This record gives sequence, C-alpha cells and structure tokens, in this order.
Amino acid sequence: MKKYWLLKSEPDTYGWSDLEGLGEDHWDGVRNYQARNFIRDMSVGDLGFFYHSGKACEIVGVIKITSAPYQDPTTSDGCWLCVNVKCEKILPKPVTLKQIKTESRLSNMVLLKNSRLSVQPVEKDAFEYILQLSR
DNA sequence: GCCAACGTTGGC
DNA sequence: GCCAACGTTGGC
Repeated sequence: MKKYWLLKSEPDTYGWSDLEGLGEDHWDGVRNYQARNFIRDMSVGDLGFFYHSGKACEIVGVIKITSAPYQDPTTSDGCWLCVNVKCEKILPKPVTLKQIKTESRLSNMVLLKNSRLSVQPVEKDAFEYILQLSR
C-alpha cells in the first residue's frame, strides 16, 4: 500500500528548486534514528511533501520516492539510510505551517507534535486534505 | 537572536 | 540505568 511522508529541509541549504534542478537526487544526511526508521519503511511510488523549514515554514510541493532505501553514501557508518526522490508537482499555493495549525483536521499531524523530526509519516486523509488546501 | 523541545553523551 | 550537561533544530 502506498504511504505518505513529509520531508523537511532548510531551503537555504537544500530547497525545492535544488531538487527540481537535479531532476532526481538522494535524500541523504539523516542522522536521527526515528527518521531513519521511517526511511526504512519507504517504498518506490510513495509520495511525500517537501517542507521548507526556517524562514518560510511551508509545504511547497509533492515528491515521489523513486528507490528502495539504501545505505547513505555520505557516511561510512552502515546504520544510516537514504532513498532517491524526485519532484512530482509543485503546489499551486504553498500550505503554511500557520495554516496547518488552524485546521482542526490536521491537529494530530506529527509536524505539530514533533516539529524537530525531519522525516515523518503523514496520514492519507491529511495528505489529501493538504492537497485540497493548496489549490 | 531567543528559547523550547528533543537527542546524545558521559559520569556516576 | 539514571540524569545532568551540552548541542542542535526550528518556530517565533
């Protein structure tokens, strides 16, 4: 079954346009066990939101998981994983954190409960609802 | 720039 | 195995 995710990045370091320019890239550098465990659960074809943290604080687009999880090439430590991703579609209107906070249907999102987790699951209903909000 | 929340490290 | 100290992340 297809799963849904949210991946966070600081746009000054690595933003939507960086991934768009590359076409496809690996989502590397995750050094948190909880986040790593979510990466381990990813499958080809899963979808995820690309979230810009820091200045903007908003979901800017949808990305697609294009590989199974494999060892993160940016470290020799075998316990870290990454997956390949590519841009699926940019949101017509970004959905801001502020907006998410006002939606009672989204109040149980991990984004609100654990704002520091950089890779997190999103429920199907929440995913689809956010897509509606972005129109 | 500040601070809260969270994770990690290391002494005991 | 507990907990204090420290570092990092991210919203404000």
